[in-house]
Amino acid sequence: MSSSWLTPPADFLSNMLESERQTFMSLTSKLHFKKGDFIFQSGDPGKYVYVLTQGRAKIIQLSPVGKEMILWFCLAGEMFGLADLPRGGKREVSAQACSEAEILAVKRETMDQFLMNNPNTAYQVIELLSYRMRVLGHVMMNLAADDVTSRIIKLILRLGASCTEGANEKQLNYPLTHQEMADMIGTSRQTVTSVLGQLRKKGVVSMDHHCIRIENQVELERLLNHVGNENFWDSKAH
Amino acid sequence: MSSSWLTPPADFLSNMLESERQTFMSLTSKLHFKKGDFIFQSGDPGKYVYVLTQGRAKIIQLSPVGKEMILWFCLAGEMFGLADLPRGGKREVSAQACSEAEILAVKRETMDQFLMNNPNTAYQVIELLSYRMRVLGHVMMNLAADDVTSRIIKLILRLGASCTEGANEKQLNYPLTHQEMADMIGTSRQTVTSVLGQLRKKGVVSMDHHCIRIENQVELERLLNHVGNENFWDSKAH
DNA sequence: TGAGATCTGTCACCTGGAAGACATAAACAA
DNA sequence: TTGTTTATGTCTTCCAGGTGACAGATCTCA
Repeated sequence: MSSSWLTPPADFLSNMLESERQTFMSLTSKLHFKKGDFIFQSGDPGKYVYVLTQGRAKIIQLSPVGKEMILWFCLAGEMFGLADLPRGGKREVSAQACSEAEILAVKRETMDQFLMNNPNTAYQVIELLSYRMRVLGHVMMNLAADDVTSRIIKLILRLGASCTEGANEKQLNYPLTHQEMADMIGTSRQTVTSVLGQLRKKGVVSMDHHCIRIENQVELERLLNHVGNENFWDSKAH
Repeated sequence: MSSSWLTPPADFLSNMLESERQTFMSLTSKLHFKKGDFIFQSGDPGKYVYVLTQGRAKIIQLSPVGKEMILWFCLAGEMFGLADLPRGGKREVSAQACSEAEILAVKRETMDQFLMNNPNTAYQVIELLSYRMRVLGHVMMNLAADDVTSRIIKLILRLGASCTEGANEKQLNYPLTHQEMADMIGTSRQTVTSVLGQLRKKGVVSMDHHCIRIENQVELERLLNHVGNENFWDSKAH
């Protein structure tokens, strides 16, 4: 599980050359959002591109029937709102603040212009999009081929990969509800509750005020290969 | 269903400026593949980026347990093999020729260099990746929220969108097996066979030597909203 | 400090569709 | 032509997990 595809590219802003960053910053205006606010919604004309400087946001794809799927979370430093915008079209997804958030906004045309003049940054954007594509590819595979237990375990491992604590024990520094997890892997809230309960019983994960804590990553990965075995859920860890 | 996200950006090569294209072509070498050949496979070091000039190829994500999911098909003119490559890592997906194919290959570093020097092309790459991301987003939503019948109908509409014939009747100009369709929407071959059978019975689609033909697009779209109704499958079209 | 509102935990019921099996039917090759 | 491979059509069996319902636990904010 030393999967390099899980590792996100470093911070968007800090990847810019110093000169570029200064120019870029001068093109942006700073916005503030409260928890739950939408930064943009599906159907909006989408005139801006954003960079999250403080807080956390989620990018949501919603189906015609109203069900929503969380495509990914944006953490501080990430750019978003560029790819979900077909040339001249409307937003395909929504972005919602998960906490107080501070966000830089740039006009789409300004951004395009900037990218044309700053190939280094354009290249960073390509890397970022590439990363997200890889993740989506895996999540899709996941969705199509794995049972719910595997999906949840993989989700936890995936989320854990972007936090840098100990290799065998780590805690996500942001809260997630069962509903949100369900929306990330296409299952129901109840099923998440129950599977998480079992993982907790096995002692591989725990929850601390809605923050997932991986107690034993090695064991968690090992479990992945044994889902579906006879009496899988009966045995304690080890 | 006049969805702009379905419309792929035009051909990669022809989107380049004339001068860029000449330079680009001089950096490539031409390769040939037979039907079924792998252009690259998951795990390869991935030293090249490719542009398909003739034929058709599929990009496949495979799961640890061997199940495969088709992420998308590449048609003539498309670039591929850039995003699936984490910096310094190995390929995450595989690419397989669906027919005789003629392909241009460029060394990854050469490509990176080229993009740095040709921001216009870099921008085209961003647009292409953006487009693919949007499609993946929809497919994921699809996968997570819709039943198999809806998934199949949407798949057919999606594929139909990139062919330019009449609005209400059109035929894909490449063959697809039921297995391939199943692999695109995460279902089983048998289910595809049966649903397609029913759609045919309703007269909205037909198959001509493995090529899907949409007989009545309007009705097909209308069906989408009625899947799951009482006696859905009993009634004839209209 | 108490009344919503929002989460979590559990259960029982029911169904979509995966999986296996097998009988054609095309496509291909020699 | 005939054997071989690859795709389609159909049926039956079975269970993972969606859904609804409800009881407690937490949170939040007047």
